[in-house]
Amino acid sequence: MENYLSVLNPEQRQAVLHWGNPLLILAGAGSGKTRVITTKIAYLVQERGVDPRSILAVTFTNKAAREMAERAQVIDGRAADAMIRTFHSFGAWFLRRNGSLLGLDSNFVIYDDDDTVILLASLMPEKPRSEAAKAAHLIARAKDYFLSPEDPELDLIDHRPQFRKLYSQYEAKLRSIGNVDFGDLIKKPVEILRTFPEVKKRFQERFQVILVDEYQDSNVAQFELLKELFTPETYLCVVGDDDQSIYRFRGAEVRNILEFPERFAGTDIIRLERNYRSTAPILAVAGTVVDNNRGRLGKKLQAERGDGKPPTLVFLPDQETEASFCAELIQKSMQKQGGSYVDWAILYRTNAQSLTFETEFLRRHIPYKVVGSLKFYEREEVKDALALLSFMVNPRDEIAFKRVVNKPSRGLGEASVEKILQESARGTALQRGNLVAASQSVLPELSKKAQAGLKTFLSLLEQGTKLLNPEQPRPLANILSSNRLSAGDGLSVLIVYLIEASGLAEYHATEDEIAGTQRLSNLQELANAASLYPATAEGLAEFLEHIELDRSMESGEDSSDAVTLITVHNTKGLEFRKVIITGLEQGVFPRADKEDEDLEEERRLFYVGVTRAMDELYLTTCAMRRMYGRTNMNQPSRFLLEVPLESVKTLGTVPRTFVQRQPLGVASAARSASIAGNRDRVSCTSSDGRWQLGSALFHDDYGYGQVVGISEGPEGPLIEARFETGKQVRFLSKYQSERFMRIDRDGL
DNA sequence: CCCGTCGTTATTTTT
DNA sequence: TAACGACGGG
Repeated sequence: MENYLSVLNPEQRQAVLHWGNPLLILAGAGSGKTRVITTKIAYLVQERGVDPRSILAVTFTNKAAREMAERAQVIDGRAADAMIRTFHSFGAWFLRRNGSLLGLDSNFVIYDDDDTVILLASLMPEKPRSEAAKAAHLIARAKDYFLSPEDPELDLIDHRPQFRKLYSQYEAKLRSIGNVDFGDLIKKPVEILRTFPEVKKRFQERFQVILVDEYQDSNVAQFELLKELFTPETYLCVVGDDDQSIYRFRGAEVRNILEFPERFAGTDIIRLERNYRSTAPILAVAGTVVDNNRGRLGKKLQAERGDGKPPTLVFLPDQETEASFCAELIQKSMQKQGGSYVDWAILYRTNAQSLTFETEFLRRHIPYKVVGSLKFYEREEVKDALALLSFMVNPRDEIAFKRVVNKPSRGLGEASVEKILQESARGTALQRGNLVAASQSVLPELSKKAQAGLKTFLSLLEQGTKLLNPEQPRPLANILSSNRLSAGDGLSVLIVYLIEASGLAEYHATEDEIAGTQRLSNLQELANAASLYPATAEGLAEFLEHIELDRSMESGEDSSDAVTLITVHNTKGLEFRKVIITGLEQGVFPRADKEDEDLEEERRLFYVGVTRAMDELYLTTCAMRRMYGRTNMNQPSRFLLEVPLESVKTLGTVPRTFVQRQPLGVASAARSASIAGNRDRVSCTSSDGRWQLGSALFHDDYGYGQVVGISEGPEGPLIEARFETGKQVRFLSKYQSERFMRIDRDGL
């Protein structure tokens, strides 16, 4: 025991050893949070004699869940029996066992956001699809907030009565199909726990210990779930960082963590404030900026690594220059100091911003990888294959049926499909909703062409089902050995069979000469992923659930040396030696129209970005940016105004407005006051009032330039100026009128 | 049923 | 700007 506890610092150890009252661990970025939580699990099992089966640890990402399970098991193998899952995977597990109490079949398929939109679109056929997408978003939010169609508070999501009605219709439709959406995976378990006290008791007794990771990202429904599982005897421990709450737009409720102590009486709070990742000046930037948020529990990160290279603030004219600046910075740094491309990450607020960097990096042959834009499971061909599989699991799945029944074209028009749907709604109670049964009974009424097509489709499914039965010999070996795709073990046989026999392989291969290859390889990849599952009905259901709940698609840890291009959101939990946060402009980051709570969230996002950096941090801002085909002149991000200038270096042309606006914020006002009596430090205005950072000047030999640094020396203010020629000089302020002429020209 | 053209519309996205 | 969906002609 000593050995694994001895690697912890005092606060970490305190957090691990804590027992009894509810515990809130405020874990700052890079403070060893995962180590604490995994050690705690192992400690509970090993030292407190807690039965691992009575431990429930929930996370938000599968990656985090996997990591937690692995690391806890390394310390104590018995941790393997603890239930370590994502919130949603826990909900799915719960619903498969108890969903029947709400009339839910245990073979439900989980609809993703896309399916949800399609379903809603079918409920509002006269409205454009964008309307359905909006409604889907609102319904998802409603579920995040644990609101049902009849809840009065639903008005807070959308007050229009037609929304309430639509939500209600949507729920009815989902129920009749027998599937659930993501929100249901949390909301329905809560409903079951509330309605059935004996079930609640069972689960309360089972889970003596509940741990929650990234608690700042939890939503109201998840909080309700915790409340239902919690009893005064439960040991509840949540870990999170209120400053890193960045998913409000998805229903995450910061108040869950801010108000945790009030919600759970007697809560103890432990702060992990020692940061092992970043140097002091980087943390100074992060801390000073996030300090401008009002709603926070307060935390001060301590840099265990000590001092380091000051972060650099870079003012650039436009996004192309921004891209080439980044490229050059990386290339020069590697020439000078070595290192590799993987040390570098370029962060931006929106995915669209990656394009300029990609173009520039391609041109210069700088290897890069774009994180998060691929979306494997949203590809058309992948969704098609999954629809076939889903329909086999749940023949009531109307969305899946409509997607593939006539794809590729089998001569089944809209009218024929509509007939089948009508019939399924009518059918006998036993068969109601079953589209296979409805298809069979409607078959004689269809046109010759439609009949033939439908028969083909039905026999495809029938053959597929045979493949799931181990008793049956594997049919149609000829199709499996076709040359396009290759079947491996287990379930991949079924997938390859379905894709080939349905004609989808051919369809996607020939759809587009160039894209066809890619599409086929995506389908192959899907099949490969399935080879780990047995070719049985259970294996199929398991595979589908796994895919719905874990879309990360860890494609073999790209080991190639490349710069990472990534949105700030996607960097959470990651770290890089050198980070460039780009596009720091008003209207871009923070995005326009953000105020109050939304602005605070953008600031937290900035905080997350900054705290990813271990050694070097660069913040770039452009005076001009093309967006949506428009060229905009932007002001530097207000977050840059909040950056402590004394701990950063400045490059490029500082816009006058930037300097003038500097003292506006409360925090920065306090800062300049503290700087005033402090010699040898960079400040915004020289003590004689002659120069400001960004002031324009002219010199007979050097031409036009700008003040980039001001310091106070024994002979008065010392001014540092940079000229258009690239020349940088220092001079004493008292020489102003002689050779360095102050001129009235905008810094741009 | 396929293809071209026009008009619309743009965050962030663990599950 | 660019990408995608809707629509209409061949």
